[in-house]
Amino acid sequence: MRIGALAATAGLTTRTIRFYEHAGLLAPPPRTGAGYRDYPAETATRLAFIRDAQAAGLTLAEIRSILAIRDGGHPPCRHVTDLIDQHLAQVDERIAELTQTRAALASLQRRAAATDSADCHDTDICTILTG
Amino acid sequence: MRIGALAATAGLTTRTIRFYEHAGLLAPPPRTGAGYRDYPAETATRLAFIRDAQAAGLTLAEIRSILAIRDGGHPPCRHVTDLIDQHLAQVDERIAELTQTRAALASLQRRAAATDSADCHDTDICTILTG
DNA sequence: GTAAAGCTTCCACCGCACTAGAAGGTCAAG
DNA sequence: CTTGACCTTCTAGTGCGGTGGAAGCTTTAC
Repeated sequence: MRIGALAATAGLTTRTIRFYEHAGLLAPPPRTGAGYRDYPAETATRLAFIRDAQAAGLTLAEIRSILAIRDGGHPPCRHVTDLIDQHLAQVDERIAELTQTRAALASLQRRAAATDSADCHDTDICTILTG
Repeated sequence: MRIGALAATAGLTTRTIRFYEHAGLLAPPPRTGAGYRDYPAETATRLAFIRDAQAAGLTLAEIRSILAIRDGGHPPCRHVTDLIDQHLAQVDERIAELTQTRAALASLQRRAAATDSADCHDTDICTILTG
């Protein structure tokens, strides 16, 4: 299976697949006589796994670490569980931050509604955002 | 006021202030005989405005656009209001995305708790994340 | 035989907000 | 007079997940 066919199967571009190889997510495959990459069918499974893991919010570096454990012949379940816990905590933190930003923006929105543009002087650039 | 004093006043590094100039947020100030940047006191206000606007989640490009309007002699209130509305919508969208990711991660966490590592075979790399 | 599609490599760039390093000029204090 | 803090410019790198172009092979279809 050449790179174009694999890309079509996985719903990726050939560029992305080469990038994954470069990033250490895919082992360099054997080559045809002409130097074309010649993938085994299992590579599609691997790409599907990468997609699923990305959908869960894992980074490529984390996915690479999971694949490395599996490639080393061990089940990566424990590591995956840790990563999930860790990401869940990060997502919660990020949501809390954004909720704060949201509140600040809503407050600015109210202030904007109450602002007369005649009160906006040069000195503070824009009274809505200042102070 | 030279760049070091301005940086100390604003709580920034000299590098960041030069970067702001390069990014079009600050006009190139006059220079001393030795070629040092020599800022008027109002620049501190401008930097404080940039800080406040950043705290509201605006990007430097957006802040630059606000400053450009003010520098053009107009009150930027209307533009600022639009940007706030726009960002509020973006933040809401982002929170919704993260809430979805959070739910997905929580679901994976439950699945992980129910997974026996003996069931994790090579073929699907990690059953927790697959499917 | 020829044209199009597909493959190869390499280097460079996207956004975002800085940060780091190199190599040098200037100024005040001791 | 020298040390050290402060200033200048320039280039380049950070993290993240790719995307883009150029220049040149190979394969496939007609």
